[in-house]
Amino acid sequence: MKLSTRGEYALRALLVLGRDYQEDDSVVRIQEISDQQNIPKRFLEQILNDLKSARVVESKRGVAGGYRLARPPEKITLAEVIRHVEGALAPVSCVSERFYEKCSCPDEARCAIRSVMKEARDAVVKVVEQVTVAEMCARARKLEQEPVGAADFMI
Amino acid sequence: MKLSTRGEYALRALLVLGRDYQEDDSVVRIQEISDQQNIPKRFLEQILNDLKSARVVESKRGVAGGYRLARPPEKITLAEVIRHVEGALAPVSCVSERFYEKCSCPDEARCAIRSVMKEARDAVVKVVEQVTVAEMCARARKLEQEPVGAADFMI
DNA sequence: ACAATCCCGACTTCTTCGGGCGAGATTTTA
DNA sequence: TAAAATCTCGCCCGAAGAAGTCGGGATTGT
Repeated sequence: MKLSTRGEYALRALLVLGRDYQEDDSVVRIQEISDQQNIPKRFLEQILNDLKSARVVESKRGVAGGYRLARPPEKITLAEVIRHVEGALAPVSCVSERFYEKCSCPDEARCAIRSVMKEARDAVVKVVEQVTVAEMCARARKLEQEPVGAADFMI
Repeated sequence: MKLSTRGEYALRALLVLGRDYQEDDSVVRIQEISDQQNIPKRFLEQILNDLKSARVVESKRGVAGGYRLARPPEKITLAEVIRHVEGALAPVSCVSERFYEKCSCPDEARCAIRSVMKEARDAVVKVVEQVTVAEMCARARKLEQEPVGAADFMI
């Protein structure tokens, strides 16, 4: 039930890009992201490239190059991102909408485990499909303003 | 965000044991479970042993030996089982209650990703903590009674 | 031209997953 | 008491994936 490091890094990178997002085509250097979020640069490169193929970010090459969101942050959901870098959100693939695979149980339509897992899937999908990069950035801003201890109460 | 084969097998085995559960100490042979659920016997052995150490099942040795639930099926939640065989339910360990690990982000209390992941965690925990083995068996019985196609509407 | 930056694929290293195997302990039954 | 069925325990294994690393190439601004 876990997010890989890769997935976490992807979200962290998008948090940075979301914060710096502007309508003009200003970009953020990969080094900058790597520094801010403490992510191995070479690894981050791969991840951003991957996000590029999903049209979540876009890049500019050359000396003043870097990355930026390919769309406004309100238009990028965490579900989309996680699905692309991690695959299915469902705990078992036989309840996944876009990564469906038949499982080995004798009768899928009457599998009780499947019915529970479907609920679990829906629960998590509901969360990550609702939250956009913009929302995540808003939370970050809010959390930064608060005094240190206070944050724990609202999580 | 996925359950391993191991975890799925564990649930499937408990489904069988739950269905056959009686107050007296009747047991189910491992071979029986393996056949019903189509799980490699040797592998299932490991898994049941593991569940035994969690006091979810208990065993009887010898010629009329086998496994049974260590408690009534209403007293075993899926959360407990999954936590034992898979580890944390949380998508990142920094939001896990019982498998907490510090993550690499600079300020955990103010991490926006963390706050989202916490919501996701709570959502899935709510599901699997509510559902017991008994409930799962009840669903199985219900699904078995229904006509084939109908099941999909209620999932 | 040159330096900074992204681009891309191959490679490595480590761990985990999904099992298999053999030998031993325990219990029932003939 | 011997045999047979069953669980017990630990070691081993191959394949796959995770988390990076690396080298070199392509672009672009100055």
